[in-house]
Amino acid sequence: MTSEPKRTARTRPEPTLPEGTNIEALHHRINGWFLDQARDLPWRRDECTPWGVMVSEFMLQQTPVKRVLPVWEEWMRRWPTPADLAAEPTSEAVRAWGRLGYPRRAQRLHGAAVAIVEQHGGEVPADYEALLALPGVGSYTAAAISVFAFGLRATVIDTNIRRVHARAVSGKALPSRSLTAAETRLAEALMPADTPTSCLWNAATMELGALVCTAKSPSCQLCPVEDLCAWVAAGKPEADYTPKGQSWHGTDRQVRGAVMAVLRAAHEPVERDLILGASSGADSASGTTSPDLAFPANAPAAVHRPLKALYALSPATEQLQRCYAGLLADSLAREVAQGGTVLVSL
DNA sequence: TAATCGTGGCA
DNA sequence: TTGCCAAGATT
Repeated sequence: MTSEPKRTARTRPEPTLPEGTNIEALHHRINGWFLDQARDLPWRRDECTPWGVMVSEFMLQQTPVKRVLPVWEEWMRRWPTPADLAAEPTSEAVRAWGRLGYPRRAQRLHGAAVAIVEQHGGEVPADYEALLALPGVGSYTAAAISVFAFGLRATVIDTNIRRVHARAVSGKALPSRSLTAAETRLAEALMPADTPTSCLWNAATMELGALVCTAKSPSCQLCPVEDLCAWVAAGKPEADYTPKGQSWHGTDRQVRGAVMAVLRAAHEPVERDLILGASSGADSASGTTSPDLAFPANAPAAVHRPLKALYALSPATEQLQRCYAGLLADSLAREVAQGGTVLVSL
């Protein structure tokens, strides 16, 4: 089939690499810096399995390395293979996720383990498309696993890499709000042709963004490519937008987090009314009064503290109802009817 | 495309 | 102390 290339002067794509980009020097300097300065992380060691890499990638989605380390170690000890995790109920994955945040990642990682057992003989696939088909695996994670676990040549694009490219090559303070086609083309154009070198480049660029070319106050004096950086050369212009923060206080998310803490801590189903706070009265423990919620004196010790925190929130009732519905929709909780009482558990 | 989804370290 | 924001995915 033939289609007219409707290319006008207005839509003609700009050159992928800005003129003057010294790609060879970028490769050599950033890769050299990485070999010398990279952190010794357990999922980077030779003895780490593809499954270990995969677990780390899930945990590292929007969560700092420092908080991931202890949880990753525990997961590897408890579930050294996908089959080990797949044999457990999803609720155990959510509990073991602890306070890493975004608990749906635990749910999806468990689902991915099940899919690996059922469709890939229990072995993490190396192929990008096969990885992409797994729950919780998007373009970044699929590329990261195929590169970091299997040494394949794929273009990894995460927030760190985007920022390094934006500054060093494009001369901007920050990458665009969301990943653009132009950014993807640029990242692909910057990839070394040689496969081992390309793997190093992916890891090195990410590490540079994480340790030196940071979002808030980059340490340009420590950067191996400061003299090549387009952003530095341009006088470090300000970003053309201000990223909007993530709301938390007084939002559904805050209440939902408290509900999750209750469910994680409880090793038996919790009464629904306990979570919803449907009863009314005073908080006998603190003496403070909530108009819609009461702190139940008979709450199990395991849920006492998080519930108290939950009840301290205001306004509460409508939010709790909404958040609880969200929990169920996410299948992070299930309801159990027992003796006429509706219980909730992971 | 843009909104939404948790949590806590750190400046 | 308050606000930023961190190896994204999904809808």
